Amino acid sequence: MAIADRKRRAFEAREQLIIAEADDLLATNGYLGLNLDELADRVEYSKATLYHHFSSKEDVVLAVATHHAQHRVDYFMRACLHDGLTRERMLAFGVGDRLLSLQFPHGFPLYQLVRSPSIWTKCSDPRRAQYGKISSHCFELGIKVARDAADRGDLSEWSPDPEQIIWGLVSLSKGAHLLVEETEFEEHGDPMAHLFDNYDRYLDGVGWNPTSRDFDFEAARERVKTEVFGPEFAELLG
Amino acid sequence: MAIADRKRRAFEAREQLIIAEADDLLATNGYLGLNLDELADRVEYSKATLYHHFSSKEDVVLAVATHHAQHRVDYFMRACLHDGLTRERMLAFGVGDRLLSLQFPHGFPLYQLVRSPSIWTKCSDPRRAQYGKISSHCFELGIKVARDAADRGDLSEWSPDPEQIIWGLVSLSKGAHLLVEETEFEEHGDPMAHLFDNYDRYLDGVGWNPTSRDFDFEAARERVKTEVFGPEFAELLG
DNA sequence: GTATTTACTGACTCAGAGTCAATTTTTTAC
DNA sequence: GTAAAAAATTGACTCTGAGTCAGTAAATAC
Repeated sequence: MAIADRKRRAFEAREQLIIAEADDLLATNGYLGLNLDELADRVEYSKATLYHHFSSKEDVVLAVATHHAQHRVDYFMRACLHDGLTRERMLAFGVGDRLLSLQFPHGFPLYQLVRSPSIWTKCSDPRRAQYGKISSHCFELGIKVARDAADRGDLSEWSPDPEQIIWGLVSLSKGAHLLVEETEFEEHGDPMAHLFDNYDRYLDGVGWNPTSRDFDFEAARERVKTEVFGPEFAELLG
Repeated sequence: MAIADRKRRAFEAREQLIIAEADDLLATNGYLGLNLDELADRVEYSKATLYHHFSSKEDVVLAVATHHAQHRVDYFMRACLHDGLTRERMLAFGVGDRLLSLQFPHGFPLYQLVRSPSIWTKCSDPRRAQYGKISSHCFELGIKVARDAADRGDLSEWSPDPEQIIWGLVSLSKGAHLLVEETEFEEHGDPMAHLFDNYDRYLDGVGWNPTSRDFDFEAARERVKTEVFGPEFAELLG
């Protein structure tokens, strides 16, 4: 029915509005600074109306995190299409991840936050399921590239499973993003600065050919920046 | 003065009691389930008294996290003394880390929790400084082993800095501990199960000799379990 | 135009962190 | 030993902000 449809669209639009405002509040004031009375004021609806969309404050935060995670899926899908060796395609994931952290620096703390039990347990089931699905999707896109490498013979006979390789890469990324927050390590340099090199080393270690000593992955990354994420990097640096 | 000294000791003892009870509450009910009225009841002091020890609820949580982190320093110091190749010594850190996560499973979520801005910003400066110092200490113990490897010629001429190597290992650990919480990945196996292998692969990749294909690090880990963490593993396995 | 359903909200409750003036206990002074 | 002073402790309070709900307004159906 057309009327119900129009209503659904309006409802959906309002939800996006709420998410956008919440994102803004989270970016400027952090989780602590997110206050549902203020959010209600901003979107010009009552707080009770917010509760028609979200089951709790935490549910709002998860919705914002989900919104960011959708960008990630987009970037990783584009990385998957990158034309080149399987290792170059895998490396495009790393560039996409880094790009996200530059474009939306407050997004990463959110991923970590929503997974903490204090937040996660207060979110609605549908939203948790949706977030889980998006996370899995990202993961599976990575697996796909690793499997492709196995099929093409780019992996060695002593290489681990595709799954394990992706666990390793994801861990390196998550770990680095956690560590940049820990300010007392600043004197030891920037973990982010070494992240790309650590990806390379790890992939050398798992026997994904060619290795970083046979191939210029730094140049490959520059190619990804223009060929896969051209507009985004142009805007970022422009 | 003796009286002041006795008082200080009593104060310190009560603080430890509060931390122990808070740890227990956190282990059973999580951060959300930690309620200062209940905690005050448990330790048989008023809530106002708790505020003579801690600046906020978050400060209590940080104190508990610090308590756990002290175990970590102890374990890593013992790992440092392990008699063997530098890579075996480094690997002992990984075994210690794993042991901690088995003995105190709720400790790891705490490390992550206290670093989130929502918690961190509400903690007292002295406790933040203390926690930072302990974290740095752990980090530096790792660096020491990596430097030792460099001095002994166990690293290759193309190996990265000791700092970068430790960033990588810490990231792999932190990442794996984060990922086990993300239940939707269960079908892809247990990231913890691959953690040791990922350490090995990464260290192969950075050129730390001998590599896992020239040396049986699985056996080396068994040796660490008895020689470095004998009592703890004996108790753990019953 | 009226009845009915749906959408929205103002004014509330409630939990729990954090505070403080008053009280009790301990120490010091004589 | 006793009284004054200092330190430690707490019961009862405030205050914030998440979450609720009964009542009102708007949209739709007839």
